[in-house]
Amino acid sequence: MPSPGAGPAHPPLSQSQLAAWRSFLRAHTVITRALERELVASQRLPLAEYDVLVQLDSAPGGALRMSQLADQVLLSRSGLTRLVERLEGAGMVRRQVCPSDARGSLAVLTEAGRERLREAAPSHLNSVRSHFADALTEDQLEELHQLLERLLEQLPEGDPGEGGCSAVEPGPAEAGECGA
Amino acid sequence: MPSPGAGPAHPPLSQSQLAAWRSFLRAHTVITRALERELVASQRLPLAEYDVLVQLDSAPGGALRMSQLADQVLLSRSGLTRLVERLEGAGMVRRQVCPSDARGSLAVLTEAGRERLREAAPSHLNSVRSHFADALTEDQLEELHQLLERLLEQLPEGDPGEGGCSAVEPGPAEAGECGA
DNA sequence: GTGACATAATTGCTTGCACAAGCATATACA
DNA sequence: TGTATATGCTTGTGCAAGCAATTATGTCAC
Repeated sequence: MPSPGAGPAHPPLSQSQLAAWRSFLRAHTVITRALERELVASQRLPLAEYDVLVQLDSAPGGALRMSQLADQVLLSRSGLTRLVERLEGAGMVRRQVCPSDARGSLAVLTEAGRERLREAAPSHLNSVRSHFADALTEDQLEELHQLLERLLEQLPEGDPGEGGCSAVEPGPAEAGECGA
Repeated sequence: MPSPGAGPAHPPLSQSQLAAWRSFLRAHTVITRALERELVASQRLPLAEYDVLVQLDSAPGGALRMSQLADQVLLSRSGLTRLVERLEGAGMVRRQVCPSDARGSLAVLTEAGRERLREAAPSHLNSVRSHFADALTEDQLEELHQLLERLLEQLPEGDPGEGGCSAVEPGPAEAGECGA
């Protein structure tokens, strides 16, 4: 793809484009902040950590390679290393050498980690509902989902190296009793 | 509102709710990263700084009170202080005491800042198009906008004190020649 | 088997943000 | 006028994240 900086054509964005873009940014920031604030306040658990627990919980055996986990939580590898260190220090995760490739590490959810997730999930899910899901009907959510998927599909390229923000997602619908 | 942590009802989120929520997070992260990467690569300008320039450019007189600016760019007050310091060091902004209230500061866009914005805007707008706007039709953008506005409307409360993420938005459609 | 290169994760360093405390000014009220 | 309180911004501090460099392991060619 040509350098995005130098494209010859740059008509201003249309009103719809601009408005949609702005509300997209604002909605994400506002909602995300609220969820973070509420989860930390009620559970002492940052969203990024919650997200890691969820991903591990929904992985087979509660274990995931570091790289794969980093991709799933949209964090850089180094960022994930530190995050998992914290979780390890708190007893929620342990690390073990990958049996099939000694270069790799497995992050494994401990029983304590699973328990922590179970405790925290209801709070977080309530937050997601109250700041996000409850504002829209099922049909509207479906519509939103499809629009967003369309955005994701057309991305010029899957990011290479480091992913990076952080996120937070409840488990895969029916995984542990707390994805629910 | 009752503590979100303790809500008595916590049915799991529905598939639609979950799917929409996940794609929302992922889309934001992926798109935002791409824009940041491209703007820094092509213009040496982080999105947060670009956003401040845009907000100032579209304000009357190119000036804004610090607090108001912080609210607009969704940054904490202290965060904005530091950001404006950086811009000031780079000559893109200057500060002056607010004439009507000596406690306040005005951040004022300099000619150099305006020029910098003019240079950077085409690149950024191209990025917004290629990673966001071009994926959807005008109708779809309109639809997306309305769904997101609905989310924003129903927020339990406008955040009090410190806002905080960062964002990036092109100017108000018809402001300077670079909002366009 | 040995050497060149790829890949996984970690470590050092830098940057940017938020929270809390502090300083200066403004406002209310006696 | 003088004192108490609120407001606007900045500074001190700590933390989390990314990039670049490093270490350890795996893979392939020969």
